[in-house]
Amino acid sequence: MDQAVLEASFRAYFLGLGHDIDWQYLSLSMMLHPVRKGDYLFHQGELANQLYFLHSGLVRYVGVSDAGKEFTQTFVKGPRVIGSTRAMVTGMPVLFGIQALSDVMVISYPWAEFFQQMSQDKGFLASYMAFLEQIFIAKEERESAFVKHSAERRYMDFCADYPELKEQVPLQYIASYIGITPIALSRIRQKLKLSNG
Amino acid sequence: MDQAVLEASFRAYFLGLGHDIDWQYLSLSMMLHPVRKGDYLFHQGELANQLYFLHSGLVRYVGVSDAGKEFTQTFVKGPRVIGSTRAMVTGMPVLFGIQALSDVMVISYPWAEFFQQMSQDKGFLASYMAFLEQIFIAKEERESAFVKHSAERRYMDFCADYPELKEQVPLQYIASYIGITPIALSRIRQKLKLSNG
DNA sequence: GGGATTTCTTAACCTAGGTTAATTTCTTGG
DNA sequence: CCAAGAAATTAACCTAGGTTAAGAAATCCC
Repeated sequence: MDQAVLEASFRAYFLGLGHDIDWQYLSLSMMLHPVRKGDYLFHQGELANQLYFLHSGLVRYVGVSDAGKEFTQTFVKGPRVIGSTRAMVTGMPVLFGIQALSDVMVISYPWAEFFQQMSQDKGFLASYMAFLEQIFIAKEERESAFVKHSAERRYMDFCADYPELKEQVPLQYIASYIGITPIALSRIRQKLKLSNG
Repeated sequence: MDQAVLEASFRAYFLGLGHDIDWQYLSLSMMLHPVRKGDYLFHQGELANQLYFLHSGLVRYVGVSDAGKEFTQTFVKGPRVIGSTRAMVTGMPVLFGIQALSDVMVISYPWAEFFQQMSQDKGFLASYMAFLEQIFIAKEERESAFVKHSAERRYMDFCADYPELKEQVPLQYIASYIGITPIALSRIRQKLKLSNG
């Protein structure tokens, strides 16, 4: 994939956040990271203080519990900025790894320098703010769903909200996203099948 | 409480987010909301597209499940901006209400106008961004804890992380914060008491 | 200070979802 | 196109935590 295409996609994504951005401040060159289906961009516990951009394709954020069980925090489709805000901002190791669910190409900038340069621009600040608002709101909604709804309801909501993912993504990942085991999801699906004739 | 004191506290809080702010753009006057211990600033499902500022005292964010069960999303001590980012930004009804755990005084500005005026200022944008980063990171850490640790471990972490709250806050709210019933929390406390002699 | 209310604990029982394990179906690389 | 691995289902059993209920302890307020 052509670097220029990725760069254009990156800029278009930021533009889509709603504010004009002046890229003249940016003097860094991007890094390219091809990631094969199933492989990880980085794992839980590693440092990842980069700004990553997923041009296209699908990834999931994965955490591993004390008991060694995998948990899918979220699915993300490109184009979007991915990575750990917490790790970028604090320099701490990431709480969740990122696994590619299709072959993808990711680009990165070192966050500290990137932000340092781009923070000259008000449009960039406003765009990054809009991004933070988006991801925060998504988390708030997810927390609310977890606390207020049963596993069965969360599965039905997932199917309604992400009909494409329902087809593309292995059931075990969907189960780990709604917070249950694949076995429990099978039981729920069986029950729903029966009650819908 | 004196309005001027609240206003000064509000500005000092923003300053604490790390950037100089020029308040000349702000022409709105604030509203005062006294809230008595136990009362709500607003309830789940209401509109709350205001920027609220808690000068001092303690509040909790409360959600109610489908089954009518209360759930504490977070505890917040003043001075801090409180309210729902989601409701401010989207104008949608809030997913969580805010209940005062002590008598408190809250001030507010209508978010849309406030933001419109203040977004002239780069220091304000950077400060608000820092705030969004903070609350997002807190959510990411909480999500990680929920998924990775047992209820017992979450209770021990709560005690270690918030020793003051442990004394001030009724156990039932702590239970609902770590995601279990007060009965289950009693069992855990009993077990810990025994195993520590 | 004392009755009323709320909070906390304990006990007995129940259930959603976890665990293990065996079977079937689907993918995929050669 | 087939063998081998991965994914999904089903069954039998188990357990953390929920539920109901009833006392004990703390708090509130008149």
